[in-house]
Amino acid sequence: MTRTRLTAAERSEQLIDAAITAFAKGGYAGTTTDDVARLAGVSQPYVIRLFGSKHALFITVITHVSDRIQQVFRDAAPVENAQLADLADGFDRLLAQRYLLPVLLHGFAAANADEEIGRTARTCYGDIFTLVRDLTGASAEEAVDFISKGMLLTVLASMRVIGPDPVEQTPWMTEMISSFGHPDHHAHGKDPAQRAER
Amino acid sequence: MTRTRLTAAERSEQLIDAAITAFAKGGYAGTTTDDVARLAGVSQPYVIRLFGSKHALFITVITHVSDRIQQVFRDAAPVENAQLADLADGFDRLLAQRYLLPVLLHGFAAANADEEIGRTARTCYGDIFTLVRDLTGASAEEAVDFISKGMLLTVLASMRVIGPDPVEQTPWMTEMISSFGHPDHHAHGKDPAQRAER
DNA sequence: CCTTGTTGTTATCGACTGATAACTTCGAAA
DNA sequence: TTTCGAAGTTATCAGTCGATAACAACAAGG
Repeated sequence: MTRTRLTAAERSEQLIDAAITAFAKGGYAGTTTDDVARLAGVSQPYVIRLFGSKHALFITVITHVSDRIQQVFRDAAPVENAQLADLADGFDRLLAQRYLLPVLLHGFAAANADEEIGRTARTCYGDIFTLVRDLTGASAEEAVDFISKGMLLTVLASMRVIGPDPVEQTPWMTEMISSFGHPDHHAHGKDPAQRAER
Repeated sequence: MTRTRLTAAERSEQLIDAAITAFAKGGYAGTTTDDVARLAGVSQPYVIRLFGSKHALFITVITHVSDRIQQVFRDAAPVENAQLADLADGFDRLLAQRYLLPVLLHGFAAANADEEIGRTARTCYGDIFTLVRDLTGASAEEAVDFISKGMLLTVLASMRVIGPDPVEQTPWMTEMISSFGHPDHHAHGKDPAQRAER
């Protein structure tokens, strides 16, 4: 019997992973608790029992995703007073995880509809911004520029312009992608080097 | 009698405005056709009859919003070969319209769930990016930087960090907001040579 | 006045969904 | 082996939603 019982903590963890996948696709309103349950191989009422409600599950997922993103940035800044360029490598790792950034985007978008989701989303966003500043000692302007680029990447990932299994590229996509990774030094002309992904 | 009959075209236009408001809050899945109908003061089945389906209405709304955004940018660029700084004023006008940018964000987020919505969202995004380049003659890097900032503003607007009726400001919000509006001219700043390069 | 096309409504349905309740099964300790 | 708390399921419901169908009301031309 491969089917073993897990503790509530283990099952919750597994359900959160399933929920990240599900919510990344459908968002809060567009995902059913049964979607999550099926992904994890349990029954739908059990999801409700472990998290109380779909709403509480979503809040948990958003917070969890934010924590994982912050951890990626910490790992990407090995030394004190790291540079923003070091953190930029973290984005590659975030994009490699197909569902992390899209689920966060859904959290931002859903902030409109629900006050508690809104508070959670704002807190997560502030935490990430603050972490970037603390890790690098970058100025507010530089950090905002960094976060802006991250936001663009997040949207592009949600639209599958970049990331695993992307759509067929159109001219503006290749142009936009190729001009990434040149944050400041566009002094030395155009350099169509293969900087598409790591 | 304030209640007058409208032509199908007029009613559709009015319904699109209502749908922008409704979809901006709930997104595609989180908004009912009855929400839209009530906002416009008509019955729910009539919405379906005019647009065919909720899905078709959403596609129409996204496209319409993209057109309006492009028009704002065109109006903000009075002369040929305008500068990006000119277009930046357009963002203020976009933010003043409480629902335009959030509804577009919902379109991007929903691109994951539906193939046709995805295609529409990508097309709209490419059109806006291309328009910015055409209006200003900016390099790809500059345009990407501009669009990135716009994406950040869109998310901040969705979370009501900026825009009409914002939430109570926390330190990271004020810091982030105050460091906007310095897109290029940080040459006369404190440490122009201390910039990290990739 | 009456006919006719368009605008708009009411009635209704089938499918879906989150949540509750009650029941069952496992596994480890006693 | 028996016990018992935790893990997990089936059954079910009350509310919701998009869509269809049938009907009604209005306005304008003949």
